[in-house]
Amino acid sequence: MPRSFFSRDPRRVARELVGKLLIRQQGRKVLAGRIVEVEAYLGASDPAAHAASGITERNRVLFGPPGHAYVYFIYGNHFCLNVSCQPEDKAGCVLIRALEPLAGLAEMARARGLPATDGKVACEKLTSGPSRLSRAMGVTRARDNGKDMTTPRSGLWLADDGFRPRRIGRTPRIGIQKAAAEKLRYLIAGNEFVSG
DNA sequence: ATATCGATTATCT
DNA sequence: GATAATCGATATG
Repeated sequence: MPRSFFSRDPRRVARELVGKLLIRQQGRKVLAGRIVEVEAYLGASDPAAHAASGITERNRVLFGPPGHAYVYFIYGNHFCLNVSCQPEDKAGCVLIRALEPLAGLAEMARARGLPATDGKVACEKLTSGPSRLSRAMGVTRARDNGKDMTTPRSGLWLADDGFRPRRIGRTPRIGIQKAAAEKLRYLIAGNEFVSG
């Protein structure tokens, strides 16, 4: 996806990111999944956003150019992956919450510590949830924070394979305290890999 | 099927 | 010193 795609209102980016691909490549190994659930965070004006209280060491990627990975650590265990969007001063982003795994399922299961059986693994548990998908894709803050997600050269990027979701649903965001009523969670309606 | 709870630590106040 | 954009385990109907 080109930089211009991310240089827009996070709500717009979020809605259009649903159905796109998240791809990780390291050496010969390729992991890929279709994005089936995201949330928009609106930046300085959004009380629920990490950018709300201004720039810090943790969130500084949000105040940089659009299309870059913002990875944060939470609850003592978990990493979550966002992509920065909008012009820098707005500091918006989109949280990637769930994938439909497409390539590298065995590798993902291994990364998740799930029984890497042949054929059908516990698929729905693999990449449904922001920390689960980060774990499955090997995303960490140390490795990936700040990466440019508009180019394969970063090894972690977003792509359009032409797929268009039949219907996109919208609900309130999950797990937040402030601005909890805003419907800023976007998902493929009826998709079995959506979390929650 | 839904509800509740503990884990565990970087980050911010 | 308190908190957190979660997960997995356990308990209960």
